[in-house]
Amino acid sequence: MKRITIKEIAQQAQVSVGTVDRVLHNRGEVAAATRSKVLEIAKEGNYQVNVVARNLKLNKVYKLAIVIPQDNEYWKDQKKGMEKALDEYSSFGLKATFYTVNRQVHNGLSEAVDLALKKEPDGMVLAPLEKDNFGLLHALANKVPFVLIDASVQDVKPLATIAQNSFNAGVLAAKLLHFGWQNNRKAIILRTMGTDGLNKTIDERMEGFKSYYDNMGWDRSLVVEKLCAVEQGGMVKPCKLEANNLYFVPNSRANEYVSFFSNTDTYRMVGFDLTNSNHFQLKKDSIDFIIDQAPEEQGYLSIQCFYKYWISKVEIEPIHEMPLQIFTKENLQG
Amino acid sequence: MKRITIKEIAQQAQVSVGTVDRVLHNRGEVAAATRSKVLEIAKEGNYQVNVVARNLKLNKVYKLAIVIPQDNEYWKDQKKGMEKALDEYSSFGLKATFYTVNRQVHNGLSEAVDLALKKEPDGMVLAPLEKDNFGLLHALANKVPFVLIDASVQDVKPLATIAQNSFNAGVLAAKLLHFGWQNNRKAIILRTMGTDGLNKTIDERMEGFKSYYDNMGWDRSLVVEKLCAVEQGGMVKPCKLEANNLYFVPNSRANEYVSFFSNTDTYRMVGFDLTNSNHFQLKKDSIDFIIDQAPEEQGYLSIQCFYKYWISKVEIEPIHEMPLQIFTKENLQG
DNA sequence: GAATAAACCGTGTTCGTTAACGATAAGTTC
DNA sequence: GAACTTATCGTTAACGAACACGGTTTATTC
Repeated sequence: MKRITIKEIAQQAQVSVGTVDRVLHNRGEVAAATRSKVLEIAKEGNYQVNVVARNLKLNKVYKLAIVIPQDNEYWKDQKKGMEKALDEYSSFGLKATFYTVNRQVHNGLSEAVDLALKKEPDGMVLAPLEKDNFGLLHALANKVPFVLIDASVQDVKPLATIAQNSFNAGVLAAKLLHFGWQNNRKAIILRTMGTDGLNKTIDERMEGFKSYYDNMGWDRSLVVEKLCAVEQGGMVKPCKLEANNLYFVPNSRANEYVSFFSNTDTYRMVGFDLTNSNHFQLKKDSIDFIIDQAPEEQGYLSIQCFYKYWISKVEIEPIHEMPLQIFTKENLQG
Repeated sequence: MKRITIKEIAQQAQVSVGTVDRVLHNRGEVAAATRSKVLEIAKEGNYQVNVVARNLKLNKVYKLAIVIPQDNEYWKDQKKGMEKALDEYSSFGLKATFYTVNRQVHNGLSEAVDLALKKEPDGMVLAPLEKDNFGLLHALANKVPFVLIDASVQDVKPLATIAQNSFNAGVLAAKLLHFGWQNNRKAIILRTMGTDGLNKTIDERMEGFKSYYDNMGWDRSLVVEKLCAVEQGGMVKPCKLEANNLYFVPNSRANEYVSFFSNTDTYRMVGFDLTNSNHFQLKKDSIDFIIDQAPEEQGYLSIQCFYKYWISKVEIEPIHEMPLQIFTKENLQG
């Protein structure tokens, strides 16, 4: 359908574009009769703002602050998606600055946010990885519009939340781990010492995992948690893993545990995040399933939110639940 | 990084914007010295065209012809994604007309394409569902840029192809069907009489499925094809299905077969496309896995291709292989 | 040396929208 | 009736890029 312009509206209504603009933007100072006449013609002619013209005129620069952890592979992919979007939208004046969160300290996120706020950004993208971020985010809400990625926070109203449902992810992991096998098999959750403890996503996945047993009427004592140490190099310290069992790795390190088995061992393992290492082990069939969070897409979407909010002024889905993407040897790409 | 404008380039180079424009667009008529000076400053200042300004000036209308089958659920979702994109890009002058392919006749696609071409579109999106479309598409290539969705065609160079690898999808189906069970179980491919025969995607899925047996060193005779009739209403005609077997439904009708089992039967079933009916049966655990093609996203991406091609003039990935998305009871949304 | 061609470059307009700035007329106050 | 206020509306200059058009040099030809 053809779209009318304000110039055409002005002609038809016998007024100037200035008046049409005042009507369309409720800037007041317009006689009721004129107003309704303009609105009538606008509706008749299917008027929609020309996003291109508006943004050329406004020619604004929107400063975005992006607050994410230091680069592991997952966050590199997130960043990659963001940069792709930023590049695509660069003509619209979207500019971003990245701020790094130190995950080793308790208030790492808070510190990074404070630093970012000093530059007075127009918007913020951040990942609420730690627990108890309600206060921080509640305070933030009055200062700047923000988008949450990777995890959600209760009772906070961001522009949008882009994340997976970690609880459901845990449930899914349990299903995949047990699928087709007898039910009374022992399942072992492999946790990693250190940052895992601060990360609520891991907790939620484990809760979901265990809830599967409740729903199936199985005994929760079938599930055992094993906490593994980390060596100097950052890799998991070798330990003994029993064959014929089910292994659930609620973080992205499934690939590190694979080498602790001998070649003849049979086991089943489900992990998270399609990192290169996990990809490699999946391809070798050493990991059975990986549940991926599509980090690159998350990153892209987070920036797109602000494009929609500032530029195209389209409605934003407040909660974008990322699908629980299942990968196995046969549906890897590349 | 800040971006310089042609006006600023003109100032710095002591020439007019007209000259700068001639240099940047290789429109000739510029002295070599001036030319290199302008290019120097442009590079220095990180010049990139302002997409917004360019398209406002050009103010073109791009006519897109979209040629897809009549609305079943899968194509409705494709269309939904397209319309979302068309809406988003409407300010940039993207307009589309939909043309319906009659799948009942052999040259349905060709007829629809001819009809579409009469309106002299600037681009085309089409789904090469039938076999042997090489001639049609080869001829089309000289007339108008086009994007293929849902399936690919060998030796044809579209702007982009957006589709799943159906062969791999079949392989994945076989894996999921056998996962965790003993290997010597009989597998039954449930085919539907009628349109399936014309659809190459179905064939490719079946080939992939069978190739899994070869790769595993299993006997192909474990796989049996069963061709099922369709009733007046369009639903599959009830037939007897054996319990304790594996069922592969290479089209989207898995849900229709479910009712042919009794409540006490155990079986495993893998099908395609997360339609409402399949969603329902997955939720009831009557289907084990559905491999989805993300039709809405495919539709969205097909339109986005032309936005990239005409408007933002960004490079286009010539082959966009849609991920093989696995759905099971536990990762359904909504 | 005058005419003509060729090479080179600036000007002006356009796209649709925004919003500051005036302009006008009618009404109000002393 | 002079001085203001208020309500209402028009005018205009951007924003950055594209390109037609015309203008000004320089080179070439007879």
